[in-house]
Amino acid sequence: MPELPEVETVKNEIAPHIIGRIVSGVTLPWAGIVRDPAPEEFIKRITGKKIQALDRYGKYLVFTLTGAEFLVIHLKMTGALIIGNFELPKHTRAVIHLDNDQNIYFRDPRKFGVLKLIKDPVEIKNKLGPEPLSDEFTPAIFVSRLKGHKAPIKALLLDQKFLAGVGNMYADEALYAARIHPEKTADSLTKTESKKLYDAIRLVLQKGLAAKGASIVNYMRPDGSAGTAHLQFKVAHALNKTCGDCGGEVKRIVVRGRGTYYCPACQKK
DNA sequence: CCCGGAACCTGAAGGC
DNA sequence: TGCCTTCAGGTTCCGG
Repeated sequence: MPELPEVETVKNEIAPHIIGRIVSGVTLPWAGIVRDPAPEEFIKRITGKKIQALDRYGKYLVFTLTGAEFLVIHLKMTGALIIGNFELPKHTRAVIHLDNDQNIYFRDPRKFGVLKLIKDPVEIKNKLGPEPLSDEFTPAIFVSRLKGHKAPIKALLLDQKFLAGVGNMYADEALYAARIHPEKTADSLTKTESKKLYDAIRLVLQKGLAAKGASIVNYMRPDGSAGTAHLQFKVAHALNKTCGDCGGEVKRIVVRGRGTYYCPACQKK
């Protein structure tokens, strides 16, 4: 599932192919992927526009187009962007054609993904907490933001308003690396635990990024290749595997409706 | 405000 | 082998 490292990889790897290009047209094999405005207007408003910049906010990609149009893409769970020129990949929901004979194919088997136009990136930024890899996100800020939250720490890590870009896989990995039980309430963490978690979050995201993302379900890089981050995962999706540190069994529980993998021996309540 | 649950989807996996 | 059911999960929305 695309989370910060996956979306950042997509951004980095499609940017060289698309920055400065002009959108020559749009094909919508499944128009439902366009949420706003209506598909015909969507196509009209981006065709002929130049792509000036590509940014990532949390798990959102935002394309800055001429004419003060901003194209937003969210891959949700099974979305992938492929760059190239070939027959429609299976489950292609949208194709953005460029003036250099390259196309951006938006594949998304489960149709959860989103394409939309907005007038100001603030609409996205306002929905999100700090970027975990930014300089502004300091240990002190993290510690202070944890205060007063009675929710399980796992749930808080998934809250995009609390922290942008962390999803189910990296939340489990960070909690394991910090040796914190996912059901501990956020405000019960000691300062030492909070600091450990802060370091763990940044570390697992950086490792994920270095490995070009985790290809567990449908994620792939824009050239169609797989990321390798999942090969380093210790607990995420590792049901019935053993913990590399204690040899115990990795367990799956449900925390606030989300499947959660952890090592009961290493992550005590 | 906080929380739980449903909805959106379909491929994969499990049960019988 | 194959049909049927269940599940996964990011985000939004609705209700308590």
